[in-house]
Amino acid sequence: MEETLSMIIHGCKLARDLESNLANLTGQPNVLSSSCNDILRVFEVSANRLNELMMSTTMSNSSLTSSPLLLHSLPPQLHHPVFDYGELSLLEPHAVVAARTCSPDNNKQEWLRSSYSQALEQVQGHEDTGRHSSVAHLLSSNSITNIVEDHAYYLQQQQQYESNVGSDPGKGTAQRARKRKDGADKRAVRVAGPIMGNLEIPPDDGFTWRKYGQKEILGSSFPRGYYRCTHKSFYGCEAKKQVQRLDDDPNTFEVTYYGHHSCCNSSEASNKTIPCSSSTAMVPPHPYISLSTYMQLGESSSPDMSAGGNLLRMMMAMTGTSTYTTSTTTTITN
DNA sequence: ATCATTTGACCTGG
DNA sequence: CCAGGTCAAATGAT
Repeated sequence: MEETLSMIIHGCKLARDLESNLANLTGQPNVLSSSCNDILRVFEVSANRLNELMMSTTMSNSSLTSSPLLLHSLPPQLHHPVFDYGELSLLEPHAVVAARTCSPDNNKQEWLRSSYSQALEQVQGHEDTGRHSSVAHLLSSNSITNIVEDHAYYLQQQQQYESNVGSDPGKGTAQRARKRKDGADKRAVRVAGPIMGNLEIPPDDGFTWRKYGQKEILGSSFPRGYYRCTHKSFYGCEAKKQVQRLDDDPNTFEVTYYGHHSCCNSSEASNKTIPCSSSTAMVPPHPYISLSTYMQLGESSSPDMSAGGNLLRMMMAMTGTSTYTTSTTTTITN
């Protein structure tokens, strides 16, 4: 196990090295391709070892197998909006602007067709940054289609939610221990936990959170974690979330979000240098996780092995080597 | 030194 | 009064 963990850490390091050299590797697809393959190989070997380990561990069978079964039984429109579509941020601004201005009445397929071609054009045409050109080599047209399609669905859901709830996040939050009287401005999401690594850590959702409390909850065998946005002090962002493992399925987390992230869309935020979900200024602030965010998870929000797990999933999703893109689910339960 | 997490105490709505 | 939400000092990690 130790050796496998070292291997994953090594993979993360390779990925970070690649990211830091992306600007220098613009126009060298062969080098980029080779680097990506190296990284993939490291994670593939790690994944194989972990799979063997899981096979030989009887006690972990139930929790580890429940996730894929659960996920494959769900319709595609319930897939998680964050894990799988983060690379859309790399298609900014074209695809996202198109998605944001997409009227709910528009024909979805028609929109997808135009967004897809626009996205492809953008990815292939942007050779001015290493980031875009590397993505062009990594992403297949199918994965772009999935990204755009599911992201559009998620945006529609969000739009619907915001029109139902109104746009006054964080209003009326009192000073201390003031419980919310109703379910306003509250979204509950069920998310499958990591399939490897530290299973107790909920999947990263693209934002950076700071844990400020944990509480044993009556009738639940798992404690509830309380998180607020890391940028609360910097941007005054009032977004919070509570994370609760389910009793009947410990591999699934119920994440309840309160408030909205002002750190990502406020004019104040845009004038500062630290974007919410991306640690570089190359990608516009965007609430969906970016390649660089994944690359840097190991040294920021997830100091444990979940960083390697997330990176592995992204790599596999991007290269079509896994069906994990369908294995994280969302249920919007307003 | 700085920042994140842990955890017991404190506070409040029901 | 109690369960749940938050605070803040202590502790740990980098």
